[in-house]
Order: sequence, then structure tokens, then C-alpha cells
Amino acid sequence: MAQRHETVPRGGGRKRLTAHDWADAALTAMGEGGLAAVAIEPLAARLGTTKGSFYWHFANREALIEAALDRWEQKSTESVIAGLKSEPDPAMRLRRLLAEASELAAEDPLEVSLPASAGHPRVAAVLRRVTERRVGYLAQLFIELGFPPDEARRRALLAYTGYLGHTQLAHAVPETLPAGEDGRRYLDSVLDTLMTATPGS
Amino acid sequence: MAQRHETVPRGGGRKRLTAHDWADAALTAMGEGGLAAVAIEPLAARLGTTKGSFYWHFANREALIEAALDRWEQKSTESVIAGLKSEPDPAMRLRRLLAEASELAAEDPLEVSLPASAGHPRVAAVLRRVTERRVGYLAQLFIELGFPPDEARRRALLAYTGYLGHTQLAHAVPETLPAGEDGRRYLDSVLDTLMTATPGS
DNA sequence: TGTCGACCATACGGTAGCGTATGGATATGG
DNA sequence: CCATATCCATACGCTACCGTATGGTCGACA
Repeated sequence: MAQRHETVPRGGGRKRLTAHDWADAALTAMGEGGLAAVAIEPLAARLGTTKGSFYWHFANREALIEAALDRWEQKSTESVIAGLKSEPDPAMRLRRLLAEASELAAEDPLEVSLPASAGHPRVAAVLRRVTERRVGYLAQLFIELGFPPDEARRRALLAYTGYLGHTQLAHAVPETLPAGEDGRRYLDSVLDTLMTATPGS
Repeated sequence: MAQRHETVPRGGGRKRLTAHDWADAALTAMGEGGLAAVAIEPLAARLGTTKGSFYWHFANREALIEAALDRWEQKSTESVIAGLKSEPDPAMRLRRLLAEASELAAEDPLEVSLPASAGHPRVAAVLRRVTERRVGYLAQLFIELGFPPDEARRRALLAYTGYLGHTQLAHAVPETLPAGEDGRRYLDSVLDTLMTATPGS
């Protein structure tokens, strides 16, 4: 047998892992099976390594969860918002925001599985921050669109709850939702109601 | 020591349990910690009994989960819809439906934790049925309100995704949502948009 | 009041996962 | 080319839980 054989038995050619790799794997698992699915040994198997690697990079399971959550907080919100900085028109920003966010959330199970684990204090904290950030950004958008602050906040909430529900439905019972061209028309009608409906009371 | 002492060490005075009791306990646990929290031995402890009882009433853990899901399917949807049969005015039915459903969902964690476990085939099936039932009922309401079928379905979806997102938010970050009188005004504005907004395309 | 069936307690073996300990591999600077 | 720090594999003990086996208890009823 060769002295220098690839360490990984089969699959990719990675040899040494980083804390980053572990956090990503944890996120994936968490999306598939919730917090309970973040288990060291199965993750190790999936990464083609062993616990020995894990406990070098992390103190324990909780530390991994925290790292994964931090990572999600970053890439699930800021990256989307940052991608809109170039768009000057607020109406267009809102449209693109909803479109891109929905698209992204369609393939990010965490958007659904994380709220279910809100019992975990660390998860709750991340959710608080992410929610506030998102709703705040939306409200800001509606203010730029000319609504008074409280009305803007109300519409932001409406938009965000709609987004959350849409995502949840997309994962649980996708066939309920209109797809393709119908989907775009649907989004249009939602945007329409959000931007033009009566101020009400 | 007395020959006939109460079997339960402390708490209620129950002695013998039914499959029903187990299913309810499973639902509670499932709401708190997801599917993974449906564990026989902890449940037994909480019920003041042992596994011996459980395996008399059920074949295994899966059977318990199925029973619990059936139970939830029943009481989480049909009971609400049935409570509206007396209301003749469809607009009023819609209002009461949203109000009661939101209120009920606020203290039913399953509304959030179940979609997260949609990976489980049995859960997915229940979700499909419940979703179809609810959206169908909503669409019917909008038809009674005078909308054409496809528009009714669109609005039903809008209402339902809003409902889902609202409950999800209510559980994850409750302080984001308007409470008390503001909450009612919020509901009003949502109803307003749902019932009067432009047909769009 | 004895008996039978429904219901439960307890003990057991098996598996999965956490965290620790310790030695082996690998890279990199001296 | 060796030494040291970095990174990983393996073996171990521990706990939680699943499912089975088996005997015990209690109530209904003849």
C-alpha cells in the first residue's frame, strides 16, 4: 500500500477540515432534521472523518450549534440585503427583495426548522435579531415609499408574515402554491396589495 | 403502609391510563421539542407511569406518533370550522375564523413545530390534508363573498400564508407583533386588504 | 370469594450518541 | 532531517432511550 494515500476513503479529496466545514455541515443537518439532528458522530461520518476531528475544533455540541447559528444569521439575511444596495428605486427594491428572499428560502429548510426550535435560548436570540433586522429593513422600505412610520411598520409585518407563511407552505405542502408564471403573477398581486391598499383606520 | 394507597405518588389521582392520554401527552411533548421529543420513557415519567403501560396500549413509538397526529388533525381544524356553522354572514365568518384561529394557534406550538418535521412521511401526509382543508375552506369563503374561483383561491392562499407566518412569528418573536387593541386594528387592516383590494391582473 | 383478563412495574439486552484520553499522522520551521 | 505544533483516529465509559419478557396488581363478575 502506498505511504501517502488519500485520507478520505471515497468521495471528495479533502484531508483536513476547518471549524467552518463543521458549522456548515451542522447547518445542513439542522435543516434536515432540526436541532436534534445536529449529532457529532453522524456528522463526522458524513464528512468522512471522526469525532477526534470535531473535538479538536469545538469544545462540545453546544459550541457547534452556536457557530452554525452565527453563520446562518450572517448569510441568510445580510447577504440578501447587501445585494440590494445598488437598486435606487424602493419599489423595485421591495419587489426584488421578496422575489429573491422567497427563492432563497425555498431551498433553505432552516427558515422553517429554526423557528420550531425557538425553545433553545441561543436559537431564540438569533431569531429575535434576524426578525428585527428584516422587519426593520422592510419598514424602512415602506417609509421610503411614502408611508408614515407606524403604517410602514404594519405593512412590513404584513409582508414579513406573508413571507414566513409562504416559505413554510413551500416546504410543507409545495403543491399548494402556484408555480412558474402563476407564481410571478401571485407575487405581483401581493406586491400590489402591499403598496396600494387603503390606509384603513 | 396502607394496602390501598393512591398509585400516583403526587399530583392528580389518576390510576389507569388510556391510549388517548398517551396521545395527548405525545402532542404536548411534540409541541415543546418536536418529533424527537416524543420519547416513551420521559413521557411515562411525566404521566407518572412506566413503559409497561405504554407498550400495552401501543405497538411502538411510530404508532404513538400516528395516533397523536390523527388527534391533532381532528381538533386543530375541524373543531374551528365546525364552530362557525352558525354564522350566516361570510364576511363575519372570515373575520371570526381568522381571529379564533390566530388565538388558538398562539398557544398551540404544533402549528409551528409540525411543519419543521415535514420530513416524516406521516407528518407530511397530515400537513397536506390539513392545509388543503383549510385553504379549501377559505377559498369557499371568498367565493361566497363574490370572488371568482381562481381569485378566491389566490386570496385564500394569501390569507393562509399570512396566518401561518403570523403564528410562526407569535411563537418565535412575539414582541414583534402588535398586542391587545393594536392587534385587533392590525387584524382589521388585514381583513380590509383581503376583502377589498384590487383584482390586479 | 376465587378467577380471569386488563393494565402496569421491573429487569434486561441492545443501540446511538456525548465527551475524554491517548497515541498516531502530517506539516512546517529550524 | 528532526522537532514541535497541529490535526485526526481509536478506544473507552457513560447516559438516554427503544423494545421485550415476565411477573405483579387490580377490578369485574360469576
